[in-house]
Amino acid sequence: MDPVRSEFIPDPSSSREEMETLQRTVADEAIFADEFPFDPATVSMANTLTATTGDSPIVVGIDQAFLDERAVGAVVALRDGEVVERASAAVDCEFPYIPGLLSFREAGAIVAALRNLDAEPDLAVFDGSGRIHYREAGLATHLGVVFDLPSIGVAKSLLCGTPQGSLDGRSEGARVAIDADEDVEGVEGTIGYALQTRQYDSGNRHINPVYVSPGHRVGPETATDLVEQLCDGYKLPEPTRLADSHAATAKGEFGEQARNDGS
DNA sequence: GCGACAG
DNA sequence: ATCTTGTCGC
Repeated sequence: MDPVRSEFIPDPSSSREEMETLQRTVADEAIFADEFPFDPATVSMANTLTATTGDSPIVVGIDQAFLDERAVGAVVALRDGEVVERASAAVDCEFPYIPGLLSFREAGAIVAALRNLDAEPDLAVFDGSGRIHYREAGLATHLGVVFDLPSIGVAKSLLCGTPQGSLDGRSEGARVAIDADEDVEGVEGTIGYALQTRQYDSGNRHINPVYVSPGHRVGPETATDLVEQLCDGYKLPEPTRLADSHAATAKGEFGEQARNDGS
């Protein structure tokens, strides 16, 4: 697939001021409410070949891996829990990791990988934040707008915002609203949810929740519902887990390729 | 100056 | 994210 708003593709060579301005522009373009054509109830990991009437939405999981000075973007497309396509791409790293500016480091490889994808996704699940961001323009939001694709951000830790309740030891399925705080520019109210996707039945140790936030064209509640539906016994949703492992194998292949070219 | 900080 | 063995607890 190709970008719809290529003028918004993060440019690693721009100034920090320009980067932040672009993020505010992207946030203005983003829609943090349900505005997509498919029925969210039809998104699942159950590939019940019989129960499904018509076409289920295609969900893509997107993740990254790094190799020396290169970033590897990986995409795995799923329909009813079945992998229908995988794509990847490696590009040179042109920008360091800076909290709040992750898109400028990772977007290049992700855009390249998505360009290599033949399938036409209905929903994208990113590894990182969406609206839970200083300028409401985390990776999931930024790329969701660039491709005008409904998207969701799933992060393993919280960038900003304040949980409206205790997060530790919650039982499976529990969700705690994350509200905007002074770190989030010009916003108030719920910008995402901490979702307990998995929990030990009992014992001393507990599992941390994941932080779900709207990327583009999805509201916080639906985004959380969708992530829950995409989980299958593990802390992270399947699209993310599959993209993660695909990124690892792709990294190995690109590394091997580089090794051959150099000797 | 100190603390916080997606991947 | 990445460098890494064993190990404690589900």
